[in-house]
Order: sequence, then C-alpha cells, then structure tokens
Amino acid sequence: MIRINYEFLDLIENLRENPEYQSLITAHNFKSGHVILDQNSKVNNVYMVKEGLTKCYLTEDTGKDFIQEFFGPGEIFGEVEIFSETYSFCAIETVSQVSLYKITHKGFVELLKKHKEFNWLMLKSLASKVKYKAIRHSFNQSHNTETNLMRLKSEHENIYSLIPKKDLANYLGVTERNLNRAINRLKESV
Amino acid sequence: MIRINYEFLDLIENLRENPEYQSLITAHNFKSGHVILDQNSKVNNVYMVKEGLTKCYLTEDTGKDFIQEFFGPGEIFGEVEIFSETYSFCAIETVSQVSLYKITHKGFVELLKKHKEFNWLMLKSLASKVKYKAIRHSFNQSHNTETNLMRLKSEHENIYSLIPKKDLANYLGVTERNLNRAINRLKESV
DNA sequence: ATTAAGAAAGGACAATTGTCCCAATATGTC
DNA sequence: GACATATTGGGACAATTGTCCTTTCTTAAT
Repeated sequence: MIRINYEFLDLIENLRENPEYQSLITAHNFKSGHVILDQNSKVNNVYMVKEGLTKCYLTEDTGKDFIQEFFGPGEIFGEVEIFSETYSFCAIETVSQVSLYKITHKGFVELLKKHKEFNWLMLKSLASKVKYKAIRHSFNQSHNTETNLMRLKSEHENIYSLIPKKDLANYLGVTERNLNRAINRLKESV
Repeated sequence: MIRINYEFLDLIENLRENPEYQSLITAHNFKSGHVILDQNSKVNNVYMVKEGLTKCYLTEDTGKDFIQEFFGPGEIFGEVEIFSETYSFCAIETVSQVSLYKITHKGFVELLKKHKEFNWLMLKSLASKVKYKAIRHSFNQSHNTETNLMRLKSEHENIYSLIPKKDLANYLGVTERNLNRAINRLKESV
C-alpha cells in the first residue's frame, strides 16, 4: 500500500549532480494536505517523491474517493499521462510534509530516449505498478474487510499512525463504519 | 474488460516479415480452455495474442478466481515477469480458439534495447494497463453489481455471448448468484 | 476559557451480497 | 431413448456492508 522505489530515486539524484540535467530536474516542498495534481487536469510534468507520503486517488460520480496507492520515496506520478496522452485520471495529494522532484514531460521523454538505465527503470516501475495492482485488487475482492485489514497491518504495523482512518477506508473501498467494525473484531480475537 | 492493441500487433507482424526476426517470433495455436501460463510458474517467454480471447486470472487462497482482464488481439502477457524477476502472478487461459506469437525473454529484452518503436510501444502498453486497472477497480469498488454490469454492457453489448456467466462473475469479483440477481434487476427496469 | 470544526466510535436499521441447496435445462455419450 | 454431467436459474436464510444519526473527544482558532 505504501510504494517506494529507492533504486529510481538514486538514479534521479545522481542525474541531478550532472550539470546537464540539473536545471531539468527541480526540487519542491509541500505541506501536508496539498493537492499536487487534480483529477481530469492537463499534466505537464512528471513527479518523483523524494521524502514523505502522498495519496493517489480517484473521485467517482458517487462522490466516493478510492485510493489507488500511497506513494513514498522514489515513486513516480504524472508519467502514465505521457503515454496515454490524456488528462490525469487520478488526483495526487500530500498526506505529510513532502519534498519531490519535478521534470517536464519533454525532459522526461528525452531521458527515456537517451538514457538506457532510466528507460529500463521506467519499464520496471510501470511493470511493478501493474503487478502490485493486480495482486492487491484480487486479494481485496476475494476477502472480507477484516482479512484485508490484517494484510495491511502485516505490511505496516504502525499503519494507524501513518494513515488516517478515512484514508484507510478509502483505500480498502469500504465505509469508515465498516472499517471500525473490522478493527473491533480484530481486537476481540486477540 | 476486453483489451486490444492493434498498434502493437501491427509492429510485431511487420517485424516477422523481417528475416532477422522471423525465427525470434514464433506462431502458435490453441483450442479454447487451454492454460498457456500457470500461476506461480517460471516464465520464459512473452506472448502476444494475434486472434481470439484469453483470460488473465489469479487464484486466491480462498479458492476464488479473480479475473484481471480478457486479452484480445495485440495484448501482451508474460512481460511483467521480466521486469519484476519473479514467477508468474497470474494464470492465462484461452476462452476461445486462440492464435498467438511467442518471443523468448532474451529476444524480448533485445528488442526493447535495440528497437526504439518497440520500446515505446511497450511503455505505452504498460502505462495503459496501469491506467485501465486504476479506473476499473475504482469504479467497481464504488458501485454495486448492477451498475458494474451496466458498465460492462455499455462497453460490449454482446457480452453474454462472448463470456460465460462464471467468468463475468469472477471478473466483477462477485458470486454467480449475485450476478444473476443484478441481471434480473436490469431486465425488470427495461 | 469558549466556541467551532472535525475526527473517531458505534447503535439501529436497511440494502447488498454470500452460502447452501434444489430444480430445470442443455449437452454429450453409449 | 436413457443416462450421466455440466450449466443455468433462483429460493431461503445468513453474513457482511452501507446509511443515517448521535455522542464523545481532540484540535484549532478567537
């Protein structure tokens, strides 16, 4: 649920030490609760989280938010829209203090074409997203809230201090009421 | 739900006309119901559907199958495992007569590194999978079976003749019983 | 200190979905 | 034709989840 990619982060930070790329990759800081990218907006840049946590979510016509993932260090967003040539399909919002790197789409495409290792890490990053989504959604669909919650807790034992209840519920695709019930059932079974 | 990618299929078929690649990309045929790739198995090849329909699904510890997608012409599978360097996380099974192309992982990686257009289409294909999954799962989580079924019917009006009820249910992550109820409610509301 | 705003928790009831089971209808085989 | 075997459809009840609402507890602002 909290995705990280230090290999890719390392590459970007190395690139930034090269004068050729320094102006291409800019650094930015945001407070918690800031919307970096809105849903259905034109995307001009690719972003990589350096530090902190962001949530990537979709708002449905029902008014419900569904959280795709939490992006931590090394995770990229805004890249899918280059390839699909459409407006953003997710919103990105910081859930803690966040620092990140920004590259224009033009600069990003150039890197993809010129820099072999960068290209390969991008392929790896996309493949990882595909795989993670597949496994996660399959599990979630096939188990009840209680089991899904247990799985999250096994990934991150301090989950409640990292992520607000409302976000947890929106990640699991259930109501807060139902999440609370699952938490209670887990407490009882200890 | 039925994914296609004619742009990529065209490229592969063009490559096959080039003697250099002819032996690299082999053609194969399967009857309906054949398992091309098993879950948790070593993957040595990448496959592209030429004609027909396959289903990509995960089997959970509960015994439930969850269908990720139906792959039609131009869709690729077995590629994610190259990048994640793990065993297959999905099974692939034909749901009609299917013809497909097969490339070894080694040949595939070579193409990725040498052939710019191939590389770009691979990036596009992965990005498309990420985006489609995001939108699909968000919608499914946020709506009831009836609405989810309506959405599938709007994509493919002849859905019942293409895909067995059981597979439809496994794609939506519900039981056949519940799918039947949704079908009946839709009939009544006409 | 007081008030407002908003998380967090849970009761009560409704809606949805799952489980288990049986009947009806193909489908193929001998 | 007779039989076994899937496939399909739905009844009855249980379990799960959603909706609505109230209460409590923080937190922030004035």
